[in-house]
Amino acid sequence: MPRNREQDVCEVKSVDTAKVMAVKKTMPSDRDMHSLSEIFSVLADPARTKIIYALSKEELCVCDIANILGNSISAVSHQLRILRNMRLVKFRKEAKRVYYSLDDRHINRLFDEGLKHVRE
Amino acid sequence: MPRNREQDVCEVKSVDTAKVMAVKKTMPSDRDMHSLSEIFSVLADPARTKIIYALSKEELCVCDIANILGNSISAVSHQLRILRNMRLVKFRKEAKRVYYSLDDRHINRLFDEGLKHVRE
DNA sequence: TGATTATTTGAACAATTGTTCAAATATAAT
DNA sequence: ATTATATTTGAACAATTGTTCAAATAATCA
Repeated sequence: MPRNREQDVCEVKSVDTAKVMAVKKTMPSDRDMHSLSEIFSVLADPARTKIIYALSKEELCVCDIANILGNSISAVSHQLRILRNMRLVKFRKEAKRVYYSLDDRHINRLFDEGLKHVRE
Repeated sequence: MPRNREQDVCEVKSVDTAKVMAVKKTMPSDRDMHSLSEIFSVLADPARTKIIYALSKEELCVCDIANILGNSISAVSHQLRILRNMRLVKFRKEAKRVYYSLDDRHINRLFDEGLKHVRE
């Protein structure tokens, strides 16, 4: 016998169509949602949250960051590249060293808001 | 010839010991940092941010959520389990259906703060 | 120039994540 | 009891992620 295939995706039938449409209407765009979770992904790793925290206090060179985290230089450098690509940190070269600092005031607000959450 | 192994980890030498120690001193605990990135991990997936958003508007059953996201019931149920385990959503059974709602006012603040960030 | 130090990069690898599919519960209706 | 519907679960799998190691730049110094 024929099965009901009238629904949009995966044959999922909605129970309360009014609710579903209301929520769909105000749902932020896929593009925004993707950017949003991309930002959260950056903070979804302890090494990176520590880097963000450290740089919120001080401008630091790579080896000092590595020292603070207790991680290898290479690991830290890879993480810094991610933060650079997301424009969350900026850097300046001084002689052989590269000094990093926060390039985004928002990320700090997110970090603090998250920490508040965790601490209660 | 002997190499300098006096530093704590990975032979990383710190450049500015004062800075390093100052930052280390105020760095939140590993435990807090781990919890923090765990929370951000939850929001690091578009499917979950959409669920959080949807539930911030309405209490919804699983199939309505699936409908809103355009995902399969099973995929949504797996994601809901993650949110349940993190105590971010609660649910009640009504007949055959399971209705989910937000169980955490903080997560909404994080979501909004993130969206603000993304939108400028 | 060659040697040393600071950082970046690429490849390889293990670990984690998210989806799919099929099977298992759970509840209600016939 | 049998059937149908709603949801959960487990196993398998592909995709992504983070680390390590070694090699490549880049900048300074002898």
